[in-house]
Amino acid sequence: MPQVEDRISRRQVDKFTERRTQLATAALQTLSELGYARTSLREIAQNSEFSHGVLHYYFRDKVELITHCVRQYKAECVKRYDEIVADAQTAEELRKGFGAAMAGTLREDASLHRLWYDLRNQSLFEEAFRVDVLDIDQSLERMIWRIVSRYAELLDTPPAVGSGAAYGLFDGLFQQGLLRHLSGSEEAANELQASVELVLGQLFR
Amino acid sequence: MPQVEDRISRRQVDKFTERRTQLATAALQTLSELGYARTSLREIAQNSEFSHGVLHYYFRDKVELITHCVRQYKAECVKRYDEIVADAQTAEELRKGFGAAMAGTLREDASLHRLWYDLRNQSLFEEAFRVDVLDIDQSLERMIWRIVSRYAELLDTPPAVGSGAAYGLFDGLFQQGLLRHLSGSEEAANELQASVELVLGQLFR
DNA sequence: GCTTTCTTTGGACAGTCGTCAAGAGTTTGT
DNA sequence: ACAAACTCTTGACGACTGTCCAAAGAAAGC
Repeated sequence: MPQVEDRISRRQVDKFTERRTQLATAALQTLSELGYARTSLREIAQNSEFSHGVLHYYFRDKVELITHCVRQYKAECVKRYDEIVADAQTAEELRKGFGAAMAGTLREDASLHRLWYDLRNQSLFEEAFRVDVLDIDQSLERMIWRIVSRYAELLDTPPAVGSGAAYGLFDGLFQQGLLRHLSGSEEAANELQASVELVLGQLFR
Repeated sequence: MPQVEDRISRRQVDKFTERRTQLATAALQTLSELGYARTSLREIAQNSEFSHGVLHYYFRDKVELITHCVRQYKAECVKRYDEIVADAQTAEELRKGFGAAMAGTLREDASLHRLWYDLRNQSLFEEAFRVDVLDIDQSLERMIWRIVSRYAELLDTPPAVGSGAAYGLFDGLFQQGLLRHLSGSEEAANELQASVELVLGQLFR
């Protein structure tokens, strides 16, 4: 039996690669339902159409599987967010669009978002996830900064805060909204939308 | 052998209650080092001076132990923050004091803070923690709001955002600082201090 | 002193975990 | 068609988990 590394190093678009992403998708599904602490490889396999043994055929160990999941998650995530920005013509349009997008993804993808926060936190304890998590986090920060600086451009005013702080602010608002939303608050998404629009404006006064 | 409930219902300041907090302290120590997912009862007992069996003499099960930890953590946490506010005489003094306090606790209690975020996230997956976590979260929100409204008073200007949004904003800034700090950034605390002071001011323009 | 209660220990339990390997099943190359 | 390579299942392993319990030890009441 060849090593995992050999299998990976064949041409990229491959039956092997496809199955990896297929298993990673099942893993993401399970993780977002149960959270990192309660997700086992057997549980992941049960949510796929394969048996638990196959996971070690496609991934060296649990860490590699989860790391791969995180990377795959990133792709979906950034794509999701990036569709939001480009079409705004006026500052007001961008501001409303941003608020609506945050509220929308809060409503639709709450489970995925709580998984992201879970994994980001695991990286504070488990060194193995650190690099990938920081990579995603930075891509999110850049995404927020693209919005803020585009808004500044449309408004012809420089923003009051830098990239890191802006990301922290909106991420904080979102996380608080997520907590409320998952605790059953019906108004969480609407309140988030209002806060986001208000704060974005407030950064330019 | 009497039930745990009976033992609890004796007079509060007790050998029994003392030992509970003693064990809970050891648990907090272990949790903040390893995180929720990797902390076992045996590990907790090993970081105390007792054997693992004694944990079920003082706590019904793992959930009750951790819940008790969270509550105990809350007491320390709010007390820590509340000492900050009261002595500020001018708006400027309060603003600087707030920023310095955030930066200070980021440097000194980073492990405890990452544990808090870990547990808050667990509550999004495990119903059992939900109530206690929300309780702490609300007490933190009130604590932030005390600062903001005191600042508003000293400045004689109403704040631009409400209680929930204010908490989300500063919590987001702090969490981002924590991520950077634990990733080895030397400047994280200073940058947090600057952002906090800047944003607090920005809420009143 | 002795007896009764409270406290603590350490081992046993049933279950789950990640990992591995033998072999069956499938596809591919010739 | 046969052989080689790849894919997948199944069951096993040692380690670890939360929980429970019998018994040893300590403290308190008399």
